[in-house]
Amino acid sequence: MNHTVQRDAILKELRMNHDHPTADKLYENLRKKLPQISLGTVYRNLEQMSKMGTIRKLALSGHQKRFDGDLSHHFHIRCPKCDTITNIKVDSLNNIDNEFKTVIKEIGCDNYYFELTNLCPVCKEAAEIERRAEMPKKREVLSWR
Amino acid sequence: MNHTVQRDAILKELRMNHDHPTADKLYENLRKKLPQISLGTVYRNLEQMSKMGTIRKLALSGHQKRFDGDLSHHFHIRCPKCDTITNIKVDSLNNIDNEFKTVIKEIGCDNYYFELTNLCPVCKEAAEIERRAEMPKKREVLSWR
DNA sequence: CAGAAAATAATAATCATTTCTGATTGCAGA
DNA sequence: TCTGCAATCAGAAATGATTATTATTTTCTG
Repeated sequence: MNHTVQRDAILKELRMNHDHPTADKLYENLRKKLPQISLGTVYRNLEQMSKMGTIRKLALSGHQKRFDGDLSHHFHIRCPKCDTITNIKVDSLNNIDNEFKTVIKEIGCDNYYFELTNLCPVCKEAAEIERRAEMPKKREVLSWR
Repeated sequence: MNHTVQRDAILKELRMNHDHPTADKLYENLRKKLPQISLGTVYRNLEQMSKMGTIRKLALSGHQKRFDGDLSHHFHIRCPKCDTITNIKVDSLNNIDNEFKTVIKEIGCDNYYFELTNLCPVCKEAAEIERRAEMPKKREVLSWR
């Protein structure tokens, strides 16, 4: 695996902030520094690095793959609406994680994977606003009757 | 939600066997009975029914979505190579499942999902054959020296 | 049975990702 | 430092899954 400017930039960008970007979000950001970088290069290197274990590929449910430069032990929570992924560290999840390790050893299974989902604050707020916006119609009908 | 021939057929097909088909696999099978059914109809109805809770949608990013007509309590094991999904019933997974329920209540989180992954017999066999096919080359070099 | 609403088939469009191609770059050895 | 070749690149095209559009047909309700 040769050393390249592009790969360095991708890894650096990924490690900079812990927002689990998609390939094209990463591409968008990288173009500010390397305007000629191509999306294919971003995809190829992300794939390569996750195969090497340099980064993590998160194949969570949702439409786009996401990548994580943080290899430390932590868990993820995903917003089912906008697919934003945030880190969480909860002790009880560690317990569950360990139980999974025991179970897969018991039943002779390669691996396991789990995810938590929860509306993120932004989507929760948006849902609330939409809910309120629907109220007047109903009131109108009621008062007219 | 009106009653239609197509939706009935999709649901029936989905409940017939527990192989968690993709939309296009389902489409392929359905065309034997309803040759004029369209793929869009299959997708639309699967989406609709999973929204209603009539069926379950199993989604991981980067893969094809899969659908499950069996709403009974069971867990899934996925082949990381071909994405085949099989049901499993293991007691220790029930424990883990219950712990998840406790945790999400504790941290005020909507939902969770987990699955195990393991090479299916077909892919395991294929990997074994490939491994063997690579052997002769090495042997040749060794015997020539 | 009529008229409105919902659903359909067929097709086009979109979105994420992969593949292809010819040019460029990184690196091991002279 | 130069040379050659494999690795990598940019840019574009291709692919595969899914969603949107549209004109037509079906289902439901009264």
